[in-house]
Amino acid sequence: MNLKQLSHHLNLSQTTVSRALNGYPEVSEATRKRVMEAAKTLNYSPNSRAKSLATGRNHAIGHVIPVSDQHEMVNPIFGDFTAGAGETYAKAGYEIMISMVDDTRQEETYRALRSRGTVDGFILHGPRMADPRIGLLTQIGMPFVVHGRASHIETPYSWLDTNNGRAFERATQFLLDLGHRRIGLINGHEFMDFAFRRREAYVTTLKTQDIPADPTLMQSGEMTEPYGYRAAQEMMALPQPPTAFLVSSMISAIGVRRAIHDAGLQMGRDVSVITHDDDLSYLKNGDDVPIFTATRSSVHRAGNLAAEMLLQLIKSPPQSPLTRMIEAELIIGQSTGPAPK
Amino acid sequence: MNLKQLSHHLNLSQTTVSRALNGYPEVSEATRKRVMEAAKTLNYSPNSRAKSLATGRNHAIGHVIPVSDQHEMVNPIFGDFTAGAGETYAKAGYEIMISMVDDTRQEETYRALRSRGTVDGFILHGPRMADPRIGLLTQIGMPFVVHGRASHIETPYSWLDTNNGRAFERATQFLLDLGHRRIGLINGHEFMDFAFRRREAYVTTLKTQDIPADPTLMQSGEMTEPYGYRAAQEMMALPQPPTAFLVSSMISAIGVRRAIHDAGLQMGRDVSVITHDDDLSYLKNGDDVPIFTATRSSVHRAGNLAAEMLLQLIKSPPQSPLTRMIEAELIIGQSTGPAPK
DNA sequence: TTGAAAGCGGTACCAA
DNA sequence: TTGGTACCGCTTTCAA
Repeated sequence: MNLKQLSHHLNLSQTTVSRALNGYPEVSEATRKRVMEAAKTLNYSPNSRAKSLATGRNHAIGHVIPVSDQHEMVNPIFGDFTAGAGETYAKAGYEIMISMVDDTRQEETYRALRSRGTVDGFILHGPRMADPRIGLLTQIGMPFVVHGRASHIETPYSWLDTNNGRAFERATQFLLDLGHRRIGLINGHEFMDFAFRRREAYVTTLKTQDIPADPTLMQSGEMTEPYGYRAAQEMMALPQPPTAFLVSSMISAIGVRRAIHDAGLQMGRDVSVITHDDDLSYLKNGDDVPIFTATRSSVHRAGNLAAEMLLQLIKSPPQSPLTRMIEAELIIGQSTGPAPK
Repeated sequence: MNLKQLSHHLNLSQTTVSRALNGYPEVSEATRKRVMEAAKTLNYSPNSRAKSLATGRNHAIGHVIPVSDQHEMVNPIFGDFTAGAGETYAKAGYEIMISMVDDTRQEETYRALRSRGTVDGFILHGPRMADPRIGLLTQIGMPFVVHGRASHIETPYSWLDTNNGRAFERATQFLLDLGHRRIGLINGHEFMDFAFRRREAYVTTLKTQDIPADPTLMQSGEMTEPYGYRAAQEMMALPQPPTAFLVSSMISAIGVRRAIHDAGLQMGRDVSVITHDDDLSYLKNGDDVPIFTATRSSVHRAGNLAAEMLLQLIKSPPQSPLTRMIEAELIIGQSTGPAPK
C-alpha cells in the first residue's frame, strides 16, 4: 500500500492525503479523519526511503562503534546505551544505524557515510585520547555527540560524559581520609580517554597529600576478571603491598576480590576496594554484592540523554556545542574500611 | 557530489556513468576507467536512499532486540554478535538497522517496519518458547534468521543456534560419570528458549540414570553474579546439598564460586562446577579462570554465520529454510572433580 | 557504446 | 481547502 493507491482509494489527490497524514493545517477535519482511518485500516505507512529522498531528512542516526583487533570485545555497556538511545529515537521517529568502523580505515568510512547520506547525525563511542575521529566528523560537518570526551582536543564539540575525574578524585580522597597511603590503581587501557582521566585524578589527588605516584601501584589493561586478579596479586606481592585498591571496572574488581580472598585476607578489614563502573545490571542486580563501593551512572539513561542532545543538534544547531556531565553517584560500602595499622 | 554533477563533470550521461560504476558490460573500458577515477577523486558515493528507491533493495538488515521492563539488561553478547554480523554485512555492502522492540507492541512494530520498507530482512534475537514473533515475521513474508530457536513452533523457519541441549546433556553426563548424584542446576529464565532446552537436557540425562529431577536443585532467574551466589547458597543449605553445579552463565558461576568459597569448601574437591556460556571475553581473556569448565562458542562467529545465512536468503530464497547448529566446545577444567564420598 | 526519459514513493510549491 | 506537477538521486528500458 503506497500513497498513490491510498489516495486513489479515497478519491483524493496524493497531495491532500499527504497533507492530511502529516498534520498540515489546510486540510478539513472531515477529510483528515477519513484519511487517517483509511490509512489505519489499510495498514499504510509511508516508505521511509522515499520520504528521505524527498525531504532530505533521513530520520536515522548512525552509532559508530570502533572495532579493532586489539581488544576484540565489544564494550558490554554498548547494548544498554544503545537501548536507551533507541528509546528516545523511537519517540521522535528515528532509527539507529550501526556502523562498526574498523580502526584502520576510518576516514574513508566516514566520508562514505556522509556522502551516501544515510544518517542525519552520529553518536561516537569509546573515544580515545586525542581521538582523530572527532576532527574528522567536525570537518565533514555532520552533527554528532560523543559519548565520553577526548583529552587533548581543543576544538569544541558536543559530548556527554560521566565525570570520571571527579569520581576518582573523590574515591581517592575517601581512601586517603581513611588513612590509606598505598592505594593500588587497577585501570583500563589508558589510551581510552576515560581511563586516562581516572589516572590523572588519582595521581593529582595523591599529590595533594604529597604522596608520589608509585608506578608499581598502577596497572592498566583490558578490563577482565583475570586481569583484576593478576594485577591485584602482583601488587599484593610487593614488598610494600597496597592497603586499598581503586578498580576501574566491576568485573576486574571481582578478580581483585578473589585475589584478596586467596591471599587469606579480608576485604574491608585488611584491604579496601572501591570500584567505578557504569551500570552493569548483571552485576548489580540485587544489593548483595557488598564488596563493591561503586559510583554508578545508568548507561541507559546516558543513552537517552545523548540521543536527546543529538536530536536537538539536528533540529536547530545551536551557536556552541552542547555538553553534559553526569555526576557519578558514590556509594560507600563495607568493602571500604580504614587502613590497617 | 551526486550522479548528475559527476556526469556533467565528465561530459557523459547519468546513464553511462551509472553503468560504468555498477559494472555493466556495455561500457567501454576507457570510459569506465575515466568514470571510476573521477568518482574516486571527487569522493562520490551514491545516495543510498535514492538507490534503494530505484532498485527496491535497501541494503539494510534489521536486528530486532526485544526489550522489556522485566529484565532491563540488554544481553551482553548482543554487542559481539552484532559486531560479527556487521563484519559480514559490510563486505556485502549492507548496513545494520537496530530496532529495540518493546515486548508489548510487537505486531504493529513489525508491520510498520515491513510497510515502511527500510530493511531487506531481519535477525531475531533472544527467542522465547513459542515466540510469537516468528509466526508474525513468517506471515509478513520477510526473510529472517533467528539467533536461537523457539520450542513449540512447528512451522519451519531459518535459524542458527548453539546446541544447548547437547551441551547440557554432555555436561550432566560428565558429572554423572564422575559419580555425582545431586547436581544443582542454576539456569537462566526458563521462558527463554535456550534455558528451557538446557533444563530439558539436564532432566532427561538424569532420568537415564533413574535420578528424578529434584525441584530444590533447580533454580532459574536473571543471570547475574548475586543470583548465582544466592542460588548456590540456598542449595548448599539443603539437608542434602548438591556435590556439583551446572551453571548457565559465567557471571552467575562467579557467584557460585564465591558461595562455595564462603562455605569454606573447595571447588573441584568438595564441589564441582561446570559452566556453559557463550563467548564473553572479559571473563575468559587469559586461561587463568580455572574455576570454569566451559563449553564455549564464539558469538562473534555466530554473528558472521547468521548474517551469511540471511544474505543468502535474501539473494535467492531456497525451497526450505536454512538451519545451522553450532556445537559447543566442552572444556573440562580443574573445577570439575569427582563426587566426594 | 551512449543517451533520453520514465519511474521508484514521497513532498512541496503554485494554481485553482 | 484541494489538485497538478516538478523534483529528490538513482536505475533501467528503449531508442539511437
